[in-house]
Amino acid sequence: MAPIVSKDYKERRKSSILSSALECFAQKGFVATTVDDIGAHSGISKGSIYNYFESKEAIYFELLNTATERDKENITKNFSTLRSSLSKLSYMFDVFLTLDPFNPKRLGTTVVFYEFTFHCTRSEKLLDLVTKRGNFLLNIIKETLEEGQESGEIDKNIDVNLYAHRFWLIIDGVSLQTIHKDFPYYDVLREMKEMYLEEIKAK
Amino acid sequence: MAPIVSKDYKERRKSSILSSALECFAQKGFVATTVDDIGAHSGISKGSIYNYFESKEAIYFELLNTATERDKENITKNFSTLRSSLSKLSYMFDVFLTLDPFNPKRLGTTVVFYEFTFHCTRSEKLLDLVTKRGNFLLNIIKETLEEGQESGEIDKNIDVNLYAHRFWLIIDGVSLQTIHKDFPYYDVLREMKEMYLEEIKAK
Amino acid sequence: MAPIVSKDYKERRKSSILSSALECFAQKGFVATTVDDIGAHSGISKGSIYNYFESKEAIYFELLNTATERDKENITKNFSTLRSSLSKLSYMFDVFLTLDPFNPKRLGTTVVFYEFTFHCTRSEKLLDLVTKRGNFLLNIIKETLEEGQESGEIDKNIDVNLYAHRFWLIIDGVSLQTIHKDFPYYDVLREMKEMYLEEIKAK
Amino acid sequence: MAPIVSKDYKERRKSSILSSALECFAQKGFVATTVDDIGAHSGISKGSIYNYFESKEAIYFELLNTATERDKENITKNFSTLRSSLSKLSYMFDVFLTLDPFNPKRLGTTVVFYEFTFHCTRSEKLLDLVTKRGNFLLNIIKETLEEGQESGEIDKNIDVNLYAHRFWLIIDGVSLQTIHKDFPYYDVLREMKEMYLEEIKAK
DNA sequence: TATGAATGAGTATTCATTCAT
DNA sequence: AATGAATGAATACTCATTCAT
Repeated sequence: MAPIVSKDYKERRKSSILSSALECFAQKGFVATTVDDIGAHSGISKGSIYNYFESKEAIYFELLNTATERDKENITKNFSTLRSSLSKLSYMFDVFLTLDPFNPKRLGTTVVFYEFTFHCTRSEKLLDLVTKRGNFLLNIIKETLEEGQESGEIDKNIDVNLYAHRFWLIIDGVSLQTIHKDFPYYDVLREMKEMYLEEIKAK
Repeated sequence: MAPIVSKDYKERRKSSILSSALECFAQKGFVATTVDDIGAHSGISKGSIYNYFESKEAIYFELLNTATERDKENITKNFSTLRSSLSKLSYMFDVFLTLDPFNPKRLGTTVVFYEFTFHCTRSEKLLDLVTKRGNFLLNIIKETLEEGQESGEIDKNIDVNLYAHRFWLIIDGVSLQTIHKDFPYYDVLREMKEMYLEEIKAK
Repeated sequence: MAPIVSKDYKERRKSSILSSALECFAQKGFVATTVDDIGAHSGISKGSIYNYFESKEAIYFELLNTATERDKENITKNFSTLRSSLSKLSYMFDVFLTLDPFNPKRLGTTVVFYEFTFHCTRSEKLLDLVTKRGNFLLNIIKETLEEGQESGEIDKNIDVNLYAHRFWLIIDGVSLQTIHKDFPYYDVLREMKEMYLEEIKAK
Repeated sequence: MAPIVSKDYKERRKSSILSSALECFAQKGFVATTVDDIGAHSGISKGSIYNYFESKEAIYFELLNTATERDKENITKNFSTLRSSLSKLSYMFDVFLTLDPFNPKRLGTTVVFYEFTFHCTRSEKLLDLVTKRGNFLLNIIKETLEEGQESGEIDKNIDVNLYAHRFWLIIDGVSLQTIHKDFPYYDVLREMKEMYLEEIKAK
């Protein structure tokens, strides 16, 4: 039978729930957020929310998944316009240099994201999700570094794996510090970027 | 009325609750841990626990506070045996190079601490605790760097504040990555240490 | 406006809902069966079901009513081919001797019917339904016994009312026992039948 | 540690919950009864009820179990004072002849009992309970009949198993009929008793 | 002080029923 | 008439905290 509402309508409804949920989670945390909160925020009844998601956790799950997908697309799209490996890596730093990490909404999202990561740590099933995301992010850098080594842009002696990890360590490190009001985010990150790019450059 | 039980007895009881709580929190997370869990683990009755702590959150709170105090003491004690600024900073790195971050208990503790930090983010009162701890940790490095600059050990041109932040960024970064099973913790941290110390050294 | 679909179509649809409902109820019980279950089983949408029935309970209600009607018709039809009272009573026993009470579907149906009967016990309105059905069934036997007494087939001294009740007591009794896997249904019922018929026979 | 309340106190509390639950179940049925209902009826808070029982179903379960135990004890006690098999069987009938089956409370209990039996029909675990109870009741009659055959009181030709089933068939049959207001319970049961005892008597 | 029983507010989830398309 | 999305009342169960003993 033909669906009674358009696929588009359902998509919009679902993403409305997702964005409301994200905002609630960011404000109060996953546990403290009730399904009623999400309903009130999105103007969608509790019962309806359960038409779109199996459980509160499923919303959480999809939120992270969606974010991963979006990141993937964004990076792929932007990488395609960039030729050199160094410019790609530079772009990756810039992603984090061009957002406002102290904006309450952004900060909330960051916190939610880390909290969910920790939450996953305690569930076999969810751990997988986190691992996959982690590997995906790691590989982006790894592959870019390898490309650069092949093209001669990047020092052939560096340990690609180590440097990939180091990249995300920096990002996690600065992101985490944003919970402190007066953390000089941009200064620190900009310096770390320059140093990082300098080190890997072919001598 | 004279106290019926010795102060020492009470101290032991309290710290028994604390260590049990930490283990439970590490295993299941703060929210999922019930006061009964802590009771069962410590062998102390639920009612009794409330003689020592106002609330479950108070236990959490004291746990972080105690850890901060212990860190403070440890650092002070060890710093007193160290003369040069560089050796002090080296020691600070070594603190994290000599623990086993993948040990489940340790990993759990790490997660709990970050979780609590995030939790505090949402409460004016608790945020203060985190800020104080953050400042304390930051200042240790700052002061050491300043000492080094005065004594000529450390490059006078570096921005002390920036480098202090950078130190903790590194620590937070590597700690966070330990949730990934195959993160080359020691390799990465060792390299970061060498690089860090090299950079700040007076030229 | 002329009806868009034929009356026949609607009848078929309605009875499809009824038979699906019966099967669902038999399998999971009335409360545990959701309207969605009935929809899934019958291939008729939830919304449509409510075009045919006011409520889930109305389906239950009609199920019993329909069964009563069907029983009524069956008995009338079969009685019309039977001359003697004793053969009619014999036939009534045979109805229950020729079904397979341990067949899961049959057993489920039995349970559903008793459950609904009990359910009705608690509602003035529904109790009426049960009473009517009860009286109808009772009267069939009563009338047959009276006919037999008039015709001389059946002992004039027996209390017709008592023996009518006794008939249904036997049927309820053996039906109920079928929930026990190894109840010798046929043996017991056959013997009860013989004894019953022997007793009422005119001496 | 010594329990803080007496075992007796807890027993009384538990049985208070049980009897309240029975009354609520009898009045509204198992599903319609909320845990709050039981709480209100017993004056015990919902939370407390869960200190004594794992779930609403567990209360139901224990109710049936307790009834079985009580029956067992009663029968054993009374049988010990009776010498002949026939008097024992007579006593078994009298158990049901000396209660008031139309008393609302009693009727409610009967209905609850059958409802639960049906409910069990759909759960492997619970079916066991019902089977055990069924076998126990069956065996009482069987054993008594066998004793009687050995002592010469009871006809050696009767099929003990069949007659045991027939006993409970009668009891179930008359119990079920009590949902009809004008069922001549005593008359029917008394006659069935006499007939039953007459038939099995050694000729 | 220690205990653990009592409390009841708090919440995820289900599902009969309604209603817009 | 048919569909299935929307609704929200209803409810079992949990657990931090209190309190009588």
